[in-house]
Amino acid sequence: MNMPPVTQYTIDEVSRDIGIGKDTLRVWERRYGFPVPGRGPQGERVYSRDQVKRLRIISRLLDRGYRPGKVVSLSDEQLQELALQQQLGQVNFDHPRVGQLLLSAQAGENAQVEPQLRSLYRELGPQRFVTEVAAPLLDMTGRAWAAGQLSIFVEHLVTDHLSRVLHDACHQIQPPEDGPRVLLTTMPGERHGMGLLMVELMLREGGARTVNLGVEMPVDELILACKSLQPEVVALSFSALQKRSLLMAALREISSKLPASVQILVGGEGVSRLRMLPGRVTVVRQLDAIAPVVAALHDRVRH
Amino acid sequence: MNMPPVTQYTIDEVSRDIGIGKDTLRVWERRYGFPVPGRGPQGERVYSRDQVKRLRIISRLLDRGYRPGKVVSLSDEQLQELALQQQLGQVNFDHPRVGQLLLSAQAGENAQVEPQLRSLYRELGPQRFVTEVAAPLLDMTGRAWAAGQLSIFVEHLVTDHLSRVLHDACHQIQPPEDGPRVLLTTMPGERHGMGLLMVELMLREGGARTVNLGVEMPVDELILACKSLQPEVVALSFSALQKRSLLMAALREISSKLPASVQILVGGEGVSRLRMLPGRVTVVRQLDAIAPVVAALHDRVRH
DNA sequence: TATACCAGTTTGTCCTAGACAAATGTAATT
DNA sequence: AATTACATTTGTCTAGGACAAACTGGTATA
Repeated sequence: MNMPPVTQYTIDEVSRDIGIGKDTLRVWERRYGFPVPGRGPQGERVYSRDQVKRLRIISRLLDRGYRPGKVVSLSDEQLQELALQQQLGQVNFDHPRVGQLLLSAQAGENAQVEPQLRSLYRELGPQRFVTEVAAPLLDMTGRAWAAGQLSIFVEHLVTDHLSRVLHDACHQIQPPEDGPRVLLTTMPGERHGMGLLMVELMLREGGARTVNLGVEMPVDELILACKSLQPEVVALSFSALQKRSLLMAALREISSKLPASVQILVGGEGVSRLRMLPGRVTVVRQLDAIAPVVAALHDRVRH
Repeated sequence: MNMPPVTQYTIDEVSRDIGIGKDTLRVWERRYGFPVPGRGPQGERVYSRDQVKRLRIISRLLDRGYRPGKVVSLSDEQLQELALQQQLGQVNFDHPRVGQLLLSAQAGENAQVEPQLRSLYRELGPQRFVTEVAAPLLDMTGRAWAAGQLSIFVEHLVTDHLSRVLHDACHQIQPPEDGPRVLLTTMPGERHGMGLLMVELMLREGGARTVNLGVEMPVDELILACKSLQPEVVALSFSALQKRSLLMAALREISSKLPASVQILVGGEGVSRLRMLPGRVTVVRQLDAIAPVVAALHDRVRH
């Protein structure tokens, strides 16, 4: 018979891979009739490869603003069509060479990617590199992956190359002794650190002395870090999938525990619709909106 | 009364912060009588700051090999005593300058760390840098953190600096055209990528053409990556806390799906006690055991 | 001395089905 | 066009039971 090993997934694996809670998977099954997994010998859910694929598509559609009730119970054809629609809106090559880059990464020409990125950086400088190359590249990578056009490993590779180039670029800029000190990090649960790197680069170029603490810093530890490093600003990045209430709670907690002199900067896709924030929280909705903020900081420190 | 804001935590926050599953927290409460949280208006568990602190201590002790039944229900005093014991055994500075490094990171002299690392690298070369600086530094950082002597943010910073230095070092080595191709990655759930970097550096020095896919690569994607990049070797890293059964299952699956010509290399603390592996899986228990493996590879490719 | 095997215990994760608040959508009103 | 009020959707929590995998410790074998 030579059965191909029908690879199967436990609820835990699916939940981690797709980024949807176990409870949510179970309640979708109850409510929308998908995904209904097979069962193992002790009654545990056993998901098929196809179900996982479908879940991945759904997850991306949710990121795009669709609601579970509308998409989870769709037929395969309807879902495909939706996914295709998303694909179409995506052939938007802000910078022609960014598209090229992605294509060559996809073709397995891995060694080409990083040199190309570096040459783009030299050509455009920090500001334009971030807004015209790094951000669109990330965006395109995400979309292409969601549409199933890109394998995960290519996404990993591209992300990795990009983060390395950004890292290096940051380090080549020597901020002035009197620049404002900025701490960068994300809250627990937010594992995307690329936004931080892009922001860090722009801040450095603006003369800030940045310290990137990496992702998922517990609030208490952030407070400790502030005590130790005495920054003028703390910058936080939130991606789209953060819950607003948790976000607000975290911001309030931080705000209440940080010395009053420390300003808080929040950015990322997750903050686009925030209102009613504590006074010293500044929201940065667009990457290029950082420049004026940095300038203001600089002034404030000088005087 | 000027109440200090009695910060309280939901089960979700606690679970993420400490890294213990929600189900586990609930079952500990049932079995060991700790942590018994307060309840919110709808009966949800509400954990106090002290409980979270205690959980953090417990979590460290578990990492050290203690079992929940022994430590979760201890009295505060007994727990403190245990924690103290752990602290004492740990002042073990393998390389004098490594200890120095950690101390200066702790003192907030963040800017010093990376230059020092780079100078150590220049002095020692790849092999010795990895075994005498990188590995001990990581180990010490982990221990110091477990003992509560090091804030998380310092650990993040040190890790970040180290990974950057390793990254750069890798990239400065140009492997020969005929070197064996090696793919490096970890399985889903394994988020520690530092081991990969150390291995990558040593492999590069040994003349291998490495491609680091980063962490948490689903098995299917690894197969795809192999089809696309055609490596002679796939190297996987496992840290201590991986479940053995999952590990074996993953290895078997990979082994069954990869072309027979591809060799599999596994390493990391998680593999120390493995036996009964598929034939082409080679276990590397020590970092310095890689060199001979690389040499063998090289020969194999040449002939 | 080391290793293999066996029974007993510990431990993490999964199960079901119900509940409810926060988020979102829709309609009516200013 | 912006508020307000009401209805629906949606994620996460709860309870206690169940069970396999992992570990412990003892015994027998190479």
